[in-house]
Amino acid sequence: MNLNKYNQIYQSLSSDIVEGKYEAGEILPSEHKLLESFGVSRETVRKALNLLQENGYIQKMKGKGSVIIYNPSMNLTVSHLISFKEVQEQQEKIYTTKVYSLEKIPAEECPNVQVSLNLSDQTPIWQLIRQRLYEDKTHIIDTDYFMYDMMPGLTEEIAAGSIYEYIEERLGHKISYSQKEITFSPMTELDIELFGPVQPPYTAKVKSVVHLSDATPFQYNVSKHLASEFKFVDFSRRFTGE
Amino acid sequence: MNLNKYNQIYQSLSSDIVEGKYEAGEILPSEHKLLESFGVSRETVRKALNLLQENGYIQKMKGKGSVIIYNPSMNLTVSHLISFKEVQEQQEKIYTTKVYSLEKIPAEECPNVQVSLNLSDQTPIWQLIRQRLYEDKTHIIDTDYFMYDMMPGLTEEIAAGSIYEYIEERLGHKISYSQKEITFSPMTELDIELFGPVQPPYTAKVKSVVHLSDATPFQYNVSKHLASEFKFVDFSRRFTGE
DNA sequence: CAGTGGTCTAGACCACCTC
DNA sequence: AGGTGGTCTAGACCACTGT
Repeated sequence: MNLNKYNQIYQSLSSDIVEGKYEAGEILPSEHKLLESFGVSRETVRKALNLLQENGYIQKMKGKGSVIIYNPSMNLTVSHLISFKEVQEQQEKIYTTKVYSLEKIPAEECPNVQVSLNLSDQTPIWQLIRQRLYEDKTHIIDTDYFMYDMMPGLTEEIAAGSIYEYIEERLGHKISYSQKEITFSPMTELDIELFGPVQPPYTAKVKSVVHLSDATPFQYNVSKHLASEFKFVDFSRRFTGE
Repeated sequence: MNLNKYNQIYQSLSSDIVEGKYEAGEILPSEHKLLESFGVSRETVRKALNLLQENGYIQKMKGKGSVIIYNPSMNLTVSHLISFKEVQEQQEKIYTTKVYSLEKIPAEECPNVQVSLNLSDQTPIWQLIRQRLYEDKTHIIDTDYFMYDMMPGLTEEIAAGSIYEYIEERLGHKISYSQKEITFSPMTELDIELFGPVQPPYTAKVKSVVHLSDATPFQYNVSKHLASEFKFVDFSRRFTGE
């Protein structure tokens, strides 16, 4: 997959950087050298370099070149949309996923969800509650809502694995973008039941609405973390233009 | 400023969207129509459209067109690097800034800062602590560290206004990117002194290292918010490529 | 001055969607 | 078939950086 050239160049250069072939502070070969070695036009190299810059690998400087700014110590959760399973693989921490409940309910029971996913009262939706455990202790509680009609074949077994994998590979949908919201909120009774008695009785709550590439909102997710353990890392640029 | 064409087109289209000339769900004119009406080449229009997509205004769809996905209700703090003053202007909430302290100290007194800004022991740095007040109540405590040599003329008056404005307009530096980290932590004694006794005694701590466009780290900032009031909004895409 | 990245163009071919 | 966006090219001119 991803057969286009600039993506291949991006992959190639980003893995070189991650593997340490270039170190922070070094200058990447110039665009001219890169277009020669990859045998492509300049704009194609530039697309790859722009991706590297947007994702925090390099900083381009007019007249000088592209400096590597990637630092292995910076967590690579660059505020991108990745599934829990992917985060886990990056961090090499092994969590267990336990399905607490999977139910089919009418949309009207969750007004927030109904509004965000733009559904009528009686539209059936899945409500899925999962615990993420590390050494038998719950660290994250994930509550998801999906349109039932979009995935009538959902089972507890699938939910225990990667839902994203199921949606993208089995159902062939493309996940595209999301809006997240991070807040700090007091634990509910269910939170206390699943997390156990911890201090402070607060969670870091990450609410997100995930959209497919045709812009339909299809997932409403609430991910609650133990507040004391939560950390969100983000790489951002001042102006996307210029 | 920003004299290039694709930025002008981006500005033009994004303000049209924000002002409601196009509503969520509508389709933007096709690239062909846009290149005619703006009198530019296709790649130039496409650069503007890519900016709109990256910033969460539109979703492009092959074969169909560019759908407006911008929703005025979604907070426009799209995880970009903007100064406190800019956030304030967007939100139309009027905070007062009060300088609590401005001191020149050697870097070794703050090991975290020293490492992040890459300084030797004796390098002098500014330590600036500011309160952001709304109706006489402190809502945010900003602690900043800057290299002293980069801005020897810093005064409390300047610090009470916009430091970014000072750096960009007066000193002519370009602020480029930052790495943020959001955590929730118990209040320190200083926090309690400035925030007063609030429940829960926790803050949302946003730590960031800000870099100039030549990749030098120049600011270390810790922004503490009352946890119960904190909300971070983020727009993100799954793959930056494709 | 030569080398770097930034912008812009005109044209080509492709894949996708709708009619 | 005709319209849409996605990729790619070859070449041009500019602004910035170093020597």
